[in-house]
Amino acid sequence: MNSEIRVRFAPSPTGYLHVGGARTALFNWLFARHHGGTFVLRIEDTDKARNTQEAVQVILDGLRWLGLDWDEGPEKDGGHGPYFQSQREHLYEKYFQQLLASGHLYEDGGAWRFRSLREVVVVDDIVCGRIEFDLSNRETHPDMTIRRPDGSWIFHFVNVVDDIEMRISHVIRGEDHLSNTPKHLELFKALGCQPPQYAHIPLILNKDGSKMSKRDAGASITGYIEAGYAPEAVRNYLSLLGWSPKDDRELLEIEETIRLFDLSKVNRKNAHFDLDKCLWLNSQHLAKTPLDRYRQMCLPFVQKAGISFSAPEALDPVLALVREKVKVLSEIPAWITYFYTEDYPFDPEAVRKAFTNPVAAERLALLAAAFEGLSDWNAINIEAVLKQTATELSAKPNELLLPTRVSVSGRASGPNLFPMLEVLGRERSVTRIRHALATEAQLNP
RNA sequence: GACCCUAUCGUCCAGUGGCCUAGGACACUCCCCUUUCACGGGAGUAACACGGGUUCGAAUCCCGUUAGGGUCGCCA
Repeated sequence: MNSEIRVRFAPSPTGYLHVGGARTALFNWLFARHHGGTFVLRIEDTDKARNTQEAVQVILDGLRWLGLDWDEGPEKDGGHGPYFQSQREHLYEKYFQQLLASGHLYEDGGAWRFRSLREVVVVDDIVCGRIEFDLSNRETHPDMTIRRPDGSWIFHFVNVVDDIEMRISHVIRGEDHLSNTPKHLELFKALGCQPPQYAHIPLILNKDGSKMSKRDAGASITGYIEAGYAPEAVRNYLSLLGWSPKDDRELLEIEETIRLFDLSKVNRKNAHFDLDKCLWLNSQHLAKTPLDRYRQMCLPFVQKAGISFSAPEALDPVLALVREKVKVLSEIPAWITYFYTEDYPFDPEAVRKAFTNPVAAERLALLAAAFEGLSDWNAINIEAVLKQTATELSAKPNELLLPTRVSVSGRASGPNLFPMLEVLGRERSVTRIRHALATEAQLNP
């Protein structure tokens, strides 16, 4: 479609991938995919002291998890590498010499400064429109430093050099860079290069409007991975912060978002982050996930909880039963543990509620006996037996349901009881009811 | 402090001069469905920051005020 469109995401490896950064990456990616362009990942690791291999890995992992694959970048050479600023020293030196030769630089205390052109610089931003910055006053706009006395480089300079060298056509970045843009434009001009088109997208703040920092809920992509969000849900939520398809649809598949995405539809207002809505989108996406993928996503959480199972596929009946309850996958172990151990915990409150009625235990014993005599153990028959037993005891089915549920699962809430008992099996169900009865006195003195 | 951006329900987004007694979604409340909890269905609470203009007519355009955010580093 348009091979000349090249965008980039240029994170600095700080040790975590911020949602704001992820959203910036997403918009770049969507723009590239929509236009058939190239999405470049560049690691801005000029601050050597702070950069570690792990810090880079967190970013790569986060982007991959979100499904934001890059066409060029670390581990994927595209002819414009290397993609780590720490390895591009020779390029910066070359451009530095060019600026030096053309008289744009001067030394100041060992550092090198760029002599501002002292002009009115116009930023024509795709999102923010035409903005004029008057740089003529050196008091308010001091000459920027581009190189430290130790020879290391400053962000503004290397950022511009890389965008030139990597043939970046559109710079899509957070609005926090809007006021830096005139400086970058000066550099492009001094270097005799055509600047890219800019699109500054609104920032993501906390729900109360404060700046999001690492520890805030939802700030780190790693947090979503660990909590068990579906990547498509997080991607969907992030895409809706500052952008919308302009109709009222919100639950979007990625193909649809790519098709609809357009920078001109990005608004200029900072978004306040709402984890509740992200959670809702997650349950919506999870509900649509085919069982085999659902199982794969659950597996890490099941394994981490130490639940033992024969084969992954063997989890399917239980997962199918329980998935309607699950909002984030990290909840999975709590919902399924009692299927995999006889040593499941009893919620004291649930026990108390279930056995408030003094005849509950007696009735439950009769129900266990009736279950034992049921040869064809399936949900429909189980329900029939329970209702028949209730009738014989002149009790309401409801009066048997909770004690049964609590006995076999230890909890007051869970999936539909009859399918749940079917999956559990007749022997285990009966045994558990009797076991609970035997210990009920201790459980509920 | 200077400069820049922004300003619609608590939150996210619609709305770009008349279709707006402002629409959708999350959250919240209530009702229905229901064996629990959810899901689902229905209903409800809730906003154009303020003040001036422009106009026959303004949430939409202009100015000011206020508020929030951002930048002004030898951080990125």
